[in-house]
Amino acid sequence: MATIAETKVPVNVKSLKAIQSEVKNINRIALSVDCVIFGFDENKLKVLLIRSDLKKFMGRWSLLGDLIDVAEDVDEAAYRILRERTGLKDVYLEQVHTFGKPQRHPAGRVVTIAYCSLINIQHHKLSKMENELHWHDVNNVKDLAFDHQQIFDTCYLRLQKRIQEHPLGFNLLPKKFSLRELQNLYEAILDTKMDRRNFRKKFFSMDLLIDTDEIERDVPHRPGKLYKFNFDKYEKRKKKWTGIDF
Amino acid sequence: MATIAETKVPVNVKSLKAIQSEVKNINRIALSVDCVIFGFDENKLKVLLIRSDLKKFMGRWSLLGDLIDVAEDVDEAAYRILRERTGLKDVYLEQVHTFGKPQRHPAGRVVTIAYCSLINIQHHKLSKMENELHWHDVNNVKDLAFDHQQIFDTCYLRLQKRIQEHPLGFNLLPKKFSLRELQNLYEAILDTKMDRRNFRKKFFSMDLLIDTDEIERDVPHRPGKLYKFNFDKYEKRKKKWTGIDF
DNA sequence: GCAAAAGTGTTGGAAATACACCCATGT
DNA sequence: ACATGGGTGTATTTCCAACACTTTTGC
Repeated sequence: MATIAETKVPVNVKSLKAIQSEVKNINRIALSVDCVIFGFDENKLKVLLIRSDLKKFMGRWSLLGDLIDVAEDVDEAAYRILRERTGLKDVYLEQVHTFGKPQRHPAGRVVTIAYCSLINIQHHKLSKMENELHWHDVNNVKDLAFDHQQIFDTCYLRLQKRIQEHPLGFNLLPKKFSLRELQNLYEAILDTKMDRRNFRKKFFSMDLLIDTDEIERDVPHRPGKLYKFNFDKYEKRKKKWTGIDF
Repeated sequence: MATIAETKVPVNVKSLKAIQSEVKNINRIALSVDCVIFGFDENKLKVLLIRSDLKKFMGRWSLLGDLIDVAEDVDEAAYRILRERTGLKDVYLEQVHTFGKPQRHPAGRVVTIAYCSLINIQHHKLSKMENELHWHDVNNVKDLAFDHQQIFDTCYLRLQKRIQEHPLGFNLLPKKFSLRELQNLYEAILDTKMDRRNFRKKFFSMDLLIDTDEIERDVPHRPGKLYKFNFDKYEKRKKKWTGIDF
């Protein structure tokens, strides 16, 4: 697989002063954060997009992002964007990937760090003023501005994988939810259908759902029980995973 | 989980000119790449480290890294470092995570993008001149310079996870290997013991190993058969994964 | 009473685990 | 001949997938 390169470039050791000089003056690049914010509404997985304000991308949608301040922690910058754009804090936020092609941004060299966020869409009722913001059905996201299509695709794939290994999905639901809602969520994210009985069996056997002794209201059929997810119990379990599966 | 922030900061739309100005003049940050380079030798998982040249970290070990040039693609910068430091090209390289705490580097604000690389250690015989470089046993890596301990830990955990889901391990072995070597590799990376018969059964049932009709040489016992991994066949399989497991 | 979804068990097959003996080679 | 690891098969268990009927509620 690996081959030996023709030339072995000699390594020159740099002094702190030289590095400081480079850090201060030479190799400085604009850094941004872009957030892929997922929500769940009407049994559809949604993503929050904003109309690009650049002429070049007129009318096209883009992710929510901003430049990182020189003194700002990278994770904190992502939280800031979420606060500014959605008014929410304490949300699920995970760094996914850094995109650094030289020509990816028309304003010059900008390297961007992509984050994936999951929010309860009920907590974010868009005001009518914010008509530049819109929740898009994920199956209908295409032709985004910049390289945001690639960023979105990467984050969506990551979400599909992570949700099968970790209990992230509850961040998209109300605190109390029915098993039907939970299954609808999984089916929407994974774009698949699951057997209802096996799905229930699976979750009950994990023993991580707390029965709230409440039931759904205002449904035109037999109401389902409402559950909470037992985050504490989950946190205390450390699973050592040693299968081989590819 | 999510709570509504007290203030909803209004969003000001920026013109391209304003963004260009910021990109050119204001929010520019030094960016670096750090590589966690794994090798496998004498049945131990190893990582390539270099003695830090900064007085502040005198005597401590650090990862191999360098600043990214203003016009340089980020992935390309990581490949460059590998070429410069190991003389190898066409190696396995995967971006893992970006670390961006404001005070992580003593020379000023430097955000670093961590990569994980797997190389065949046989292809990288260290010359005696390079006494600042050393292959460390992964179980013996501690007290690294900068925040490199955290970066190393993150990459090692990622490797442990990825190797169970994808056939990465072969990058650490010679093209032709015995099943014993393969099992030793998995046991070293996952820090576990496996049943030899079940391990073989597992790999044979995947039907991704090619019998080379060669056997080990110069071993003081019955020689084992040598196999190659069938990368082409693996690539053609797309596995849709829809379990729930946490 | 009817429509619509909630709730519930069993069975068969596949995969993972545990486990013990003979074989080929070098010394 | 013996020491060392290579090579193999079977029984058990666990997990997953498939599948149908009764119950509760709103209308």
